Order: sequence, then structure tokens, then C-alpha cells
Amino acid sequence: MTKAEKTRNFIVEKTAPIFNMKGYAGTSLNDITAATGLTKGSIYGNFANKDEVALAAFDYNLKNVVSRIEAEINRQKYVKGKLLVYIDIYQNLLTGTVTEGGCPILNTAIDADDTHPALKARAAKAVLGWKNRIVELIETGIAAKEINANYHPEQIALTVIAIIEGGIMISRLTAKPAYWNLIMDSLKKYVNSLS
Amino acid sequence: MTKAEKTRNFIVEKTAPIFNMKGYAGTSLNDITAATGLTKGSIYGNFANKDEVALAAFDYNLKNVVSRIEAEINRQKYVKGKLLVYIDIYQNLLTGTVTEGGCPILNTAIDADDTHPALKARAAKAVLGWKNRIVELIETGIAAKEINANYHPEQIALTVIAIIEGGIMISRLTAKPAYWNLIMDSLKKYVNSLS
DNA sequence: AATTTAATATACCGATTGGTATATATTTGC
DNA sequence: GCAAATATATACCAATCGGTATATTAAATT
Repeated sequence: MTKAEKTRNFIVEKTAPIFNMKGYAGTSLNDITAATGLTKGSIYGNFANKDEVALAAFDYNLKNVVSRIEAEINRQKYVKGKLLVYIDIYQNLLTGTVTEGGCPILNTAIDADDTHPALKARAAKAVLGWKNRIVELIETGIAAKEINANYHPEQIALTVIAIIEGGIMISRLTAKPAYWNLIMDSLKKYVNSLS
Repeated sequence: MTKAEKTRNFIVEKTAPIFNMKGYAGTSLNDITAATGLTKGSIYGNFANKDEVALAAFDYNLKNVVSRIEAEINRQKYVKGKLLVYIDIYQNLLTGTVTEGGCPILNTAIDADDTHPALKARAAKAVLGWKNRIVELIETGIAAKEINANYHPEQIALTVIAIIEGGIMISRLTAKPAYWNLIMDSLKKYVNSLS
């Protein structure tokens, strides 16, 4: 890894939580230099423009949460358990253990939706990837007779994601952990009803 | 209504969709003057600063969707029907009939969460108000023996809101109306299971 | 260690940011 | 219809925006 690659990674690491909290328009180059301790010259020596930093920051934040999810999925034996790992993962995400500022997919989706097509595309790809991963899990569960074959895998996947993302919004906004627990209890009941 | 009051309303009407789409940091005073055809002098003659315009714009967007929801709730006879009016209302919201840029509560929640305490407080108040309204409906439904008394009204309310808001994020981001229909079908099943 | 190459810092650019003081229209009350 | 009050436009402010050309420093190659 060359010096430039290290610096590039360093910039991404330091700015990723800022972009996640403040959004694209809300994050200035001054924020970026302040967070890294580097100058504008150094930033622009490693990135063509602010967009590139923002895109790399999103990729970093996404990879962060996805890798943690996959690790936890592998630790679970049953499909229903695999589907419920999001509850604990995202609880850490809410408290800032994984990524400051909440779910990067949700944040980027809302932030970039009407303003930044490139970022929006990455968020959309992330949601579709997530959905497909859950569909995969459910199909495995159906094959293993753990989940009833009458259910619509894609519908389940989308519903699970919606409950989680909606739950994140509500509990972060209201700052009430109890709300998260209530919503996640509904998710548990939903997943457990898929037999 | 004085001239100033009319102008104030006019400014709010014209800028509300912009704030909803671009967020607080993403909406500039130039956006505001361009959308209204007025000058900065006129804007600042009616509002102390950009914050006041943003807060008024949020209130306007919120009132817009709430009044439509209440009208539709009143048209429904049964509680379960009342709980499901959000499906059609928010479908209009997705397509821009009600408010351009999607749900103002969700947008403001994500936009202001880590950046703008005053806006965040209004979004939080809106979510809590929404939750309480649903709790109210459910308690009516329980009293009318339409909904089983064993259910936890607050949990149901939060789950309904989470599914809707998560569904809005997903379907707006992916631009797939079919996803909205699948998620709303899950919501229907959920509400209909509350007997 | 010297030289070439790569990476970072400095200093600057025009444009735009939110905001204001003041002048000019436009309403409103009489 | 005239005067006082209100509302809008003009012209400007310092600060910050994203971005760049160039100088300086540090790292890699020989």
C-alpha cells in the first residue's frame, strides 16, 4: 500500500461519519480538512472532487455494516435467526458503534434522492443487494422446510427492510430505545410466523 | 389577511417542496428567491432568517399531508380501514400529488437528525403525534371489539409507521411501484390480523 | 547519498453563501 | 387623495463555497 493509498483510506475513514451525519450538501471541504488535519491540496491530490470523497465514504460506511451483518449471519444456524441478526446489528448502529449517524443506506437514500443521482444509485444498489440477500436466505429456508413455501420471498425481504429502516428513523428521531424494542418485537413475531 | 401575510404564505407554498427535496443545507436563498420570484429583501422582510422559512415550510408540508389523512380517516367506517388509509395517501405522496420529494417527516428526520435541532424537534413531534393518533384509533377499535384487546396499541402504531416510512424510502429510492405494493400488502395483512 | 518521482502545503481563484442597510414602491388608514 | 406605515427592491457585506496552480516536502528508486 503506497502512501497515497494510505492517505486515501485515512481521508475516507475520517470523513465517512461526517457524510453520514451531515449529508452531501451539508459536508463542506472545510469539514473534510478539519476532520483529517490535511489541507485541500492533499485532499484534491487523492480525489478528483468532493463527489469522489462522498462516494468513497458511502462505500466505506456500507461495507462496514454489511461485513458485520454477514459475520453475524454466518454465526447463526437457522434462517430465522439469520433474518433477525439485523436487530442487534442495527441496535449497535443506532448507538454509534458501527457508524455514527445511523444507517448509511437510509441516510443516503433520503439525502441524495432528489439531488445526487450517483449517490442515489449506490444507495439503490445497496437496497437491492440487501433484498436479494434476504431472498436468498428465505429460499434456503424454504428448501430446508424451515419456512413455508407459500410465502413470497421478495415480499418478506422488502417488509423486513422496511420495518428496520422505518424503525431506525423513528427511534433515532425520538431518541427512545423502547420504541426500537417494540418495533423489533414486531419484526420477531413476523419472522417467526413464517413457518 | 394583510399583504405581508399573503406574501409569507406565498413564500412558504413555493419553497416547501424545495426544502422537502433538497433539505435544509441543500436549499439556498437563491433557490428561495428563484422559486418565488421575490428578492432577498422581501424574503427577509417576512422571515428573520433561513431557519424560519425552513420551519414554516415543514409545518406547511406536514399540515398538507395530515389534513389529507384526517379527511380520509373520517371517510372510513371501521378502524382497520382507518389504519389503512395511509396506503393510498402515501401512494399519492410518492408520486408527488401531495408533496414533492416524499414524506416530509421522513425527509426532515434524516436531514435534521444530526444537524438541525429545531427541525428535528418538529419532526419528532410529528412522529409522536402520528403515533398517538394511531393509538387512539386502536383503542377505539378495541372498545368496539374490532381489535383484540391483547395487542399493544403503541407497538402496533410504531410498527405501522415503520412499515410505511421504510416502504416510502425503498420505493422512492428504487423507483419500483411494485415494491410499494408488496410492502403495503404486508401492512394490510398485519392490520387485518389484529382481530 | 543523490536523483527522480510522488505527495502534501500554500496561496489564490471566481462564485456563492446567508444576511443587512438603505432606498424605493406599494398599501393602508384617515 | 394625502400622509403614515408597511412591504419590496437594490446594492452591498464579510465569510465560505468548491476547486486549482504552484511551490515545497517527503518518499521511492538507483
